[in-house]
Amino acid sequence: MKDNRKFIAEQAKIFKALGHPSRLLMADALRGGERCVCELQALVGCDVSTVSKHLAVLREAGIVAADKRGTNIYYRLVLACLDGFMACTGACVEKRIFSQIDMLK
Amino acid sequence: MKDNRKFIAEQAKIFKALGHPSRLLMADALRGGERCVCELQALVGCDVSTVSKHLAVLREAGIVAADKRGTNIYYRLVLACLDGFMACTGACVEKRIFSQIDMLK
DNA sequence: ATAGTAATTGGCTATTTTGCCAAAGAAGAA
DNA sequence: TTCTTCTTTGGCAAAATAGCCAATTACTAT
Repeated sequence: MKDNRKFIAEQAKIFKALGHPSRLLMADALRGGERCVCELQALVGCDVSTVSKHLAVLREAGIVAADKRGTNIYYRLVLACLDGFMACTGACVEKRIFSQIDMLK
Repeated sequence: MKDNRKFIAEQAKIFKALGHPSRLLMADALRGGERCVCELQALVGCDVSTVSKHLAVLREAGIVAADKRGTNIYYRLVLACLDGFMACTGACVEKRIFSQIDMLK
């Protein structure tokens, strides 16, 4: 691969999709198993249409996938490495909080 | 931790910072060692002021850190797990490309 | 068929982000 | 000092994003 710009731009789309509180909250929730849109809406607490659009962003980034069953649509996590992502960013955020506390001393 | 919304919102900021082609390109380049702003500008190819603002975003997210040495400012990677991130998203993008090729058959 | 529930889409405004130019800081060289 | 180089900041216009309501689609049940 002579120039990886295009490839990196594709990877950036995945991070961008995760880079919104509501979307990350939903993706994180799906680590615990599939959820219907109504459950995810209850979780994030904004309009269903907004939730639906956020889910479309996650879907288009390949982070989640949808299954229609009965009258509901169930979303499930596809991005297997989200566990690792959350562990890392979680550790980073904790580290930052501790260093902020140290700065007060 | 009763409610992890705030915590997840902090994690989302890290992903958001990585969610731009130029910023991810620069962060990825820093995996190979520190670079001055001028080198990063040559890499992304847009105005220095734009590069500087992107670097500020990465800094504020705790992804990179800056060292002034002589007349230059050198940026280095702080987010240790970026290697893992890039490996995962890279695999995802490749997988998607292959499945798109399969769909043409 | 009609009504009801679940989810998506269209359309709109408010907000945020992006990227350029011009100007300002900071630091070394002449 | 003054000049030059490297970097950041301010300010602006264009583009993208977020979130709401209303309308639509899709499916179930009566």
